[in-house]
Amino acid sequence: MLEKTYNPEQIEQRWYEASEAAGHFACAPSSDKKPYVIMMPPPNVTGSLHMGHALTFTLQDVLIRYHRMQGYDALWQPGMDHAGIATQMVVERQLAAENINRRDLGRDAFIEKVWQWKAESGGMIEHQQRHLGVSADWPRSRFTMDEGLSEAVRKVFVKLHKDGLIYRDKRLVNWDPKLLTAISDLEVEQKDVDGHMWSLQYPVKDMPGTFVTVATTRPETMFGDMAVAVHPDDERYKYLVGKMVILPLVGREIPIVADEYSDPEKGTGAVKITPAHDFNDFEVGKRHSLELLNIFDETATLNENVPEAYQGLDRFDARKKLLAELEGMGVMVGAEPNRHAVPHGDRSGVPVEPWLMDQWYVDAATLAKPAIEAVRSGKTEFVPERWSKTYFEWMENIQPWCVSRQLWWGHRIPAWFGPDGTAFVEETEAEASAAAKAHYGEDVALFQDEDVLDTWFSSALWPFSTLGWPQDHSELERYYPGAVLVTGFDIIFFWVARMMMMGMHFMDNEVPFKHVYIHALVRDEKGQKMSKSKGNVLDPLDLTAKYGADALRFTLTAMAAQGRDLKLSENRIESYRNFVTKIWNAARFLEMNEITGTHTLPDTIDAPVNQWILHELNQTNEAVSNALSAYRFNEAADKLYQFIWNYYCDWYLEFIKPTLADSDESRRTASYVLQKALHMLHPLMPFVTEELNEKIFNQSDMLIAAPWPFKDAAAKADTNIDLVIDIISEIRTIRSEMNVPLSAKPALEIRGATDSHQSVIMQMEAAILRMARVEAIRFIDGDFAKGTALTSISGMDVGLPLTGILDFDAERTRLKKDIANGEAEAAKLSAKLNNAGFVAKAPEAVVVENRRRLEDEQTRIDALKAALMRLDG
RNA sequence: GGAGCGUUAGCUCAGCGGGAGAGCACCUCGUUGACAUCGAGGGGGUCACUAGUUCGAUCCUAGUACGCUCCACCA
Repeated sequence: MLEKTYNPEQIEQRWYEASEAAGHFACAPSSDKKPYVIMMPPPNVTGSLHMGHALTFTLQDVLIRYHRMQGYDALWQPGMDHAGIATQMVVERQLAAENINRRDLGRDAFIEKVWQWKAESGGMIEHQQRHLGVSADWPRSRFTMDEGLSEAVRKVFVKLHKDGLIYRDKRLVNWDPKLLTAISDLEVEQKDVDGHMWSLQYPVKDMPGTFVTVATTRPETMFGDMAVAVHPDDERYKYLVGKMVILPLVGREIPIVADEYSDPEKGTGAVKITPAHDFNDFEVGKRHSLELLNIFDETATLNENVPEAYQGLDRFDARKKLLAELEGMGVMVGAEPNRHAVPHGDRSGVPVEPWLMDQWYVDAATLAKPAIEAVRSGKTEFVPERWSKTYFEWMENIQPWCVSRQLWWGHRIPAWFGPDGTAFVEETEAEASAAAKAHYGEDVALFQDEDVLDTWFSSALWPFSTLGWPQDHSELERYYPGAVLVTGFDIIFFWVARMMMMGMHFMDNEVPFKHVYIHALVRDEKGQKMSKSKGNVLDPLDLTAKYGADALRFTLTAMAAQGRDLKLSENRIESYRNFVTKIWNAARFLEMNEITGTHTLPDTIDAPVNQWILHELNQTNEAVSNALSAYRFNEAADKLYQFIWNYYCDWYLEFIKPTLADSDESRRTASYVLQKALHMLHPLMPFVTEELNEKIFNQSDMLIAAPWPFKDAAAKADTNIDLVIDIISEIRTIRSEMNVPLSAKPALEIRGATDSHQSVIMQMEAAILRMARVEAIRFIDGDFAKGTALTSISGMDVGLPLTGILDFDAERTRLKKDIANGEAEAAKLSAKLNNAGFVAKAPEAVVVENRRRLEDEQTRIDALKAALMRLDG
């Protein structure tokens, strides 16, 4: 016997282990099935499962399980990302607790520590994914720092370098003075901060009493000023162009230059130019051949290029000191409070400094071209489609991708420098040495580039590096490209775009995936993005412990409507937990009636009620399949919910209860339908479905491997069961509104039933008696007795004789309300039908449908009016 | 500054050219063996506003208001 309520805990674990042990998560490369591939976005090795993960993995698991059942060779490729900065920070923090600095440790020893950490506590997330039911092919799991994947990284880097698509360049980078590394544009986050706009007055040389006033939010960069720019057309300054100003405190003479970068509308129209510390100024500097004066060291502390009193000061301390001094000198002539955006490192949270350095760059603009074309031509489609626009906008304006990072944890850049700084980019040191020998004509000592690659560089190769490239191409042939990439929009630039670029370039112009399904972000109940720093993170594992993994999965699926972020509410999870309980109890019902074991349908189905539920089953099957094929997850969930709760439990099981003991057909149909419902439910709720499939239906074959679609059953569309539902509902309403006590069991009188109506009513007699709580059904010709509550259903007059019970006033009110509703509806319909344009131009079917509705409505109104008159007469 | 999204029942959200929906909450009734994590019934919405297209608009177009997001940037 099943327990009274479903208890997920042990059951989930048991089924997860059983399905994995049976090999159902594994792909089948040698089968003749069609492959269906999803590349799992590899979570950070430092990561733990958050709600966004729970959503994305649930949706992917639904797709994988669904396609597996559809007979595909499903490959869900799992793995983990080495997450350069994040992981290095974790390990550094641990070392800091022991008062160890990574520099004291040395590079090799530090990396050793990281690997150690990874072995011990990395990858907790896989453990958590399993709790959620993730059915990935775990033995295939890859780590982006694995030897095979590292080889792919080296190969790609070298090849791109040879193609001229990776190059070394000296330009301004976003420097993170806390993490001490360059970061890419994407890792920079603009944050509004309250600051000031300070105005500084620079004296013009040889023109006593003449000043140029510039405005800045960063006065300390003054030390690096190399010019003042004014607009060439700005009449106010024309006479000053070519003159020099004297930089206060420093004494350096810098030119006033004419440059269109200067906006006459802004501030005073004169702008200070700090070429070494501002991206715009850098460009101005290039145009005017200005020198670049770097005033910071790597920690954004002022260096020897500033007056001695400021050397060694942190940038913010320097600002304070400088402002005081400038104010005293009368140089600072204005200070307006000003809220403005300041670029911050997304990991470190500190303002980044534009800093001039040598770094490695990927020529993203060139790689982007085929990647753009692939989406434009539809080889890869975004779902929802509008995200392709986001993709295009970014790709068409893409900047060189700075891929070198001054970190230790990551793929070391395969570049070796000779004594004169010449770079030799090769996959191995031996090859580099050989190239160097050819270059210099003799053996020379080389030293390898100290830097590592941006984490996303290896992630970009994920769709083919995990399939054996570059060593082995056999899996690539079978499993590349993937069917769909499932991810959030926040990762389109970081990852999707780069996989597209690398995939197109290295896989013979073949896209890495056919579809990109962009799901919503999970937000907290206030609609805020969940993040550790905000402390509003909900732990999915707490929720699975509380409500069960099936309930959480179903909730996320049901909430995953396209195009809108989802605010997770525990209420909703609770209601879907109740749904699990409902399914459980439906199964218990079968069990109590000894309808267990395997059941096939009889060859012919005679009872309308069985034909009806089979028809609804088919409709649901079709709707769910269509919904999942179109990534309309919420629709699939809704249809299943509705079918099982409203159709199967609320109506069907109640219908068959009275005759169940005697009807083999109903017993077999009830069993068959629930079993098939479990099939359809399985991708969303893998655990409770397996449990019931085994316990109730004695199936030794697991649902995870069961075929779907199943054979079309003996369904029938026009069973008139809807009529029976209407009768029962109407009678229930009357009873409720008339306060008919439960103990009262009047007869049910029906006038004007057609033969086919009469037939289905008689076949459903036992159910109607029970569900409407009536003692008999009588088909009559004459008048209803006085004191009969009346209604009209599908052209029949349906009466409930309530002599002695009926409250005439209440009945009058009820009828009047019903008539009023009917008349309002009829008025709308006739207005529509009296509109010549409607009749002429609307589709025939719509016109016919409206006519039919009007007729029905009028029949009903007439019947109700007659009932009202009889009441008064 | 550029782009996008949202505004539907008290709350959270589906739907989206032809009869306004769900879950939760609310009101009434109910414990006859699947289920009170439940059953039956009910109340509740000029689908933000304004114009347009259309025979017909919650749905399409344009604009307005409010809210939000992303990108770029304000010396």
